[in-house]
Amino acid sequence: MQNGFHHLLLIAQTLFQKKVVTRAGELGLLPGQSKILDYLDNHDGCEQKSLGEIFCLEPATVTGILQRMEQSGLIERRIQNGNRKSNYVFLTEKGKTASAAVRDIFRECETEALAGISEPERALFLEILQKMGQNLTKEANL
Amino acid sequence: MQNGFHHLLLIAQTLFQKKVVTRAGELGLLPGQSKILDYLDNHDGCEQKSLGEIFCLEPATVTGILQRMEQSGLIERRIQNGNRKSNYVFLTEKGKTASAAVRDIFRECETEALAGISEPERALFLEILQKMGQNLTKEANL
DNA sequence: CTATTATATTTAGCATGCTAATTATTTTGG
DNA sequence: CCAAAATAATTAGCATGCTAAATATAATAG
Repeated sequence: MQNGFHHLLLIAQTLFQKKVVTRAGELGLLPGQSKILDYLDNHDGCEQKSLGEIFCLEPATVTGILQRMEQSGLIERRIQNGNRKSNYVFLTEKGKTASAAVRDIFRECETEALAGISEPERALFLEILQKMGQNLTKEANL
Repeated sequence: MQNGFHHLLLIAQTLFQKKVVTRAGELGLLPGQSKILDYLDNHDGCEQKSLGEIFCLEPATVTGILQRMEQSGLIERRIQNGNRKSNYVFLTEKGKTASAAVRDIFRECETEALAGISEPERALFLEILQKMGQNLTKEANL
């Protein structure tokens, strides 16, 4: 059914992402870059590994996105404290500018997406999304 | 923020899809095939074009998914009423079997995802998802 | 201390998403 | 009817998701 849970969730997320990606694309950003820039805004210098955990992406996927971001001068990856196994990810000046622009894009798209939905409804909506995340993260057989 | 709207929406949808794709993969289905099979269960014989509209996918994307589904014998594409421009998509027997299995997978994953969420909360959640879809579909400048 | 195990990243290859350009067919206008 | 415009599908090429395998480093065990 088109009004079923999984389809509505898919479409809401798809349309939201398309809107963000389109606007970020006008600034020269690729589809995978917005969320990383948004996260780095508050977590500059984080481990590369943690990006995969935060966004539920495989390490290989993160590698690809970060390589293109490094190539276009949005980030730098460095080693720290003599730990040559881990990469740490830092925004460049260009990256900081892009990150601020992305923050605005997300804010505008959220405003648009949630128009006509009351504050208590939004709060419950967020709670349910969070609960869903927990439900789907639980180990299968415990 | 990790508790912000767009991140929670992304993660909920990502984890839900991963669960569905994993279980469908155990039946030999590729990631893009589950949702098509689910839809065809109620819309056997639909136009190829309509699949793109329903799932917010570009025609080129639909072509690729359907080609692989045809190749693995899940669907057939035929012409109807002398209209040689449009394709119509039909489940094969194998496709009908897979479609029934996919229906169970979606049902199980929804049960898991929504555990601990009351019926009125679920109803409001669906309403908000639907409203979001409408908000994000509206023309930009009217 | 050295060998094994664990951890972090990368590479290769594929499916799925996109855009742009192409092909084929249908519809519309003159 | 014929030319032009609209419509439907496909192809090519790329980004982003995956898995599996390879590489490199760090941590652990004997």
